[in-house]
Amino acid sequence: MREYEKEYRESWTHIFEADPGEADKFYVNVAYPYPSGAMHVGHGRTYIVPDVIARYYRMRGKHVLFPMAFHVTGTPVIGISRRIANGDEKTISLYRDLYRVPEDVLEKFVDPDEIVRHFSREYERVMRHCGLSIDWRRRFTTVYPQYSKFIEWQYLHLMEGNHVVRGAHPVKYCPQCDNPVGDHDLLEGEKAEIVKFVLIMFKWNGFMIPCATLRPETTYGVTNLWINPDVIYRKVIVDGQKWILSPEAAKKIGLQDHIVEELGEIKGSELVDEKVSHPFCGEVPVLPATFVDSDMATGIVMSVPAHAPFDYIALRDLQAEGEYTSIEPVPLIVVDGYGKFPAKDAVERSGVRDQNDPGMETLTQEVYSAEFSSGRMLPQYGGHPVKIAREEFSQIMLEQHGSLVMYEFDVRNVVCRCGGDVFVRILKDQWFLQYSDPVWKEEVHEQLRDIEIVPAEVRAEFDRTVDWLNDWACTRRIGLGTKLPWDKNWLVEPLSDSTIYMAFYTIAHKLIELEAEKLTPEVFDYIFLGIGSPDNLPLDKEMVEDLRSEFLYWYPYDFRFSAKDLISNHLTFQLFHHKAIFPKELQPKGMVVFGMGLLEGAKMSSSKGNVILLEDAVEDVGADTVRMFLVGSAEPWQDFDWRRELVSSTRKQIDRFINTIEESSDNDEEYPIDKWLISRIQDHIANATVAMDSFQTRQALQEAYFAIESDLKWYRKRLPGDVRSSAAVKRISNSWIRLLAPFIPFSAQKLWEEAGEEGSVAFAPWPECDDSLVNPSLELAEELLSRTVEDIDSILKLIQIEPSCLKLFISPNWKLRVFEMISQAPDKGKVISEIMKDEDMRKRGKEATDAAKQITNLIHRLPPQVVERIVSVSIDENEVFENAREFIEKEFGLPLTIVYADESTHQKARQALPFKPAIIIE
RNA sequence: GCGAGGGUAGGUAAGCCAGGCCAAAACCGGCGGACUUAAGAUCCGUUCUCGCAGGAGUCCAUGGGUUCGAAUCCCAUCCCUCGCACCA
Repeated sequence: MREYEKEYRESWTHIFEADPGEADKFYVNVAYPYPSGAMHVGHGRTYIVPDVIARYYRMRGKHVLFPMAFHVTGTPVIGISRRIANGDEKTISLYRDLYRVPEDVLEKFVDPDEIVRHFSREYERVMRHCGLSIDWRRRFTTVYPQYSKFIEWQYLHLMEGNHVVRGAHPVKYCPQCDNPVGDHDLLEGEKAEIVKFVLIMFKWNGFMIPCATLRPETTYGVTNLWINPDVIYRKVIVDGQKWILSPEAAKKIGLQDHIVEELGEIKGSELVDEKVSHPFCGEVPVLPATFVDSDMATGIVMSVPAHAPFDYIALRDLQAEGEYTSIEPVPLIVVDGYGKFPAKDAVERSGVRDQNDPGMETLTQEVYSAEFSSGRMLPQYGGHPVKIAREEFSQIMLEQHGSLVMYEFDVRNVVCRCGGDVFVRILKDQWFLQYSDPVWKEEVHEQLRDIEIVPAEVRAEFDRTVDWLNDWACTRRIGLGTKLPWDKNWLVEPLSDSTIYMAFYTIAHKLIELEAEKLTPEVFDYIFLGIGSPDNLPLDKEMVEDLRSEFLYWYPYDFRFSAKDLISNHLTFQLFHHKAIFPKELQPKGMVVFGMGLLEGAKMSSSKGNVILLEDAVEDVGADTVRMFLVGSAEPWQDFDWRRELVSSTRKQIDRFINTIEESSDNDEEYPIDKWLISRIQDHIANATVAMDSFQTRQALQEAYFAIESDLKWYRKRLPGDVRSSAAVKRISNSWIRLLAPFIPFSAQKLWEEAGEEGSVAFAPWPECDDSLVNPSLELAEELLSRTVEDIDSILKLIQIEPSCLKLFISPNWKLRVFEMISQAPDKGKVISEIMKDEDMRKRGKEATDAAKQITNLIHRLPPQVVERIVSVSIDENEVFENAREFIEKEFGLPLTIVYADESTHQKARQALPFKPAIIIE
């Protein structure tokens, strides 16, 4: 941390507060943080990149709005506070040791509000340390009553537009907590997915025996059922119908919107050898099998030995003992690479021995996916591909054969943090945002076409996400949040309440001063949509008009920034919501998507402790260093890697910049090479500007810092003796400081003041390229000189004689004409014969054709801009070297002779080409 | 598995869309040197191989192909990152 950083951040408390004005606006915003822990450097980049952009546009003369708020709705902090209250060591250590929360504050964390209050304060403090140019007056959290009013207004409109519908929804649910649980609440089975089974109903003795399957299309091939003889099954009444289920299944079905009454018990073994029936397969026996898990689905399984390896092997084992030998697999599906009975082939090929072999799972997967992707039903079963038949059969079973749906996890052992088992439960009356609506989707697709997306490659991902999104359950029973206005039993789900808050920011500082009760839907209708009249609202007319005009000044936003992991939810959601609420002219204009962060090559993760806290980094190397590293080591959309070594070298680079500027301050010597330096700077300004316009912060820094530094290196080489600085350096300093101001605002401000400039460099104009200072012939001359110096260098390195003199042979004029002809020829293949049509050339004979070949080669090696310049700008090579005579002689410690090649008879002289003099060292 | 993106010299990374500017920018690291009592900082040189003349050879995940010419275009394979939902 540098002293002046502390000083400036105090004086920046209010200067970035933004109000509407005459100038054009530029509105950037970023996905607000959920403040449940300390920020690490990965978070830092998320906010620093938009800050650099905000600062850039401010210098471009825009009124820039860069607001910040805190997302606190949802359940995570509730879970955290509960865990802290319960004395959970892992959580306490995370907060005490990694986030370094003081003991007395930590004690208060049993109240979830305290957690967000503490960390949102910390966030603001650290963000200020980083020099973020945020208008903090607009800060709010998502539980402010005024914000809730805004959410209510939004949802009333969504309801009105038929974007919210009601339905049933399967969720992960913990009976012990009596609540739905998210993945982060799980102790085990974090990746568990809810799978939808179809229950095939077999009749037995007045009971239904439901078998759960993912493959209803195989029902024709059922040869028997499997039951675990050791399990005591339940006789139950489900929705008035008698069923047999495993005890676990009875409980599960009860959670899935069915009424289950106990009737009695029946041991699995009692059902063995009983006959059951289904219209698709007729009467089949129930057989015993140990692989049947009573905790999987219904605990009774239908057997399709032709297509299921488990079934095949279990049947084979029984038949090996001479039992049930009359049962034969019934094939239904043909699939490439397998014979009549795919399950049989797979088992025999793999060599698994019995049904308890661990290889059975993968074998099952193999057969299932082969049949699903390329299998086809036999003609007597419809002949459709399995992909299609599965849907058809499922439909028929559910509609005509009494089948029901049962949800189950794809893995065993899903356990809640409380220690209780988690089940699938159907939540009724759940509200959904109908993202599945094809009309809405199409509108979003259309809108997406007008949005600038950076980088362009992620556009495809957005379009995919729009297509892929299904209805989103947008209400919750628990957590912090806003009550659904028409159904107060529900809270708006946390991602669903954060979709158009960028509009709220535009007037947040004014709204949070008002009484929430006065923010009726009519008030918001007028402010945001211009609907209705400003008269007769709960607020003064002038106030409402003022809010409306400020909103319209800022909106729509210009760019929203976020990490790429939010594409598949938040960033796409907000497009849907903007489309549903706002008119065409207020739709988002652009989005910038970030890459992720690594730490010394490994993934950054708070829970693994593999993080550098942002505050520590700032304290350690200074805010400017952190900023410059985070935006300069990779482009925003690339992953960045925080490496200590690189970070500390960044600090040195800033030091070097400061030194250069400071040592130029009292210098007013002038030199011939000055014009070159000043000319070059124009180019870097132009390039840096282009890079910034396309959010390439890394490229911009390459131009604004490293390219200038490398020019300075050459410039200094061209200054006499030990001179390091000059009036020209002082002159470019002013631009250079401003070029770097968005990146390293603290150091830039310090240098700005030292240079005697008034006010804040943050509001100084961004440098502009002055074309009148660009001097192409001088740049070309220096290019020629430096290339020649390089050539001389490499020759000196190779030769072993002690050099005593240096001769340069200047290419004759006719070769330059050849150069011009070749460089402008549309067809390089024919150019030589074209050249030889020239009288003057023809008389030179072989010398001319040789030169043409060499020149063609040379042109290929030179950068096109240089070739273009050589042709368009004429420089006198003799004069260039004559002017640099002193420099060259000093550089190599050799006397220099300059000769026109055509005046020499030296063998080498003939090698002289335009822009490549022949060199002799003797 | 599915969807999206990516693999370039010791590391980060530019170049790829619009094929010859490419042995391939820039930064970091390594090595050598200058300065210094020393270290750091700074500066100079060097960092694929070969070469006593500015050059040549091999190279851009792997294997094929297109082309006079491929890091760049096409196909296949392998590997990595992100997302796959009710969670911020």
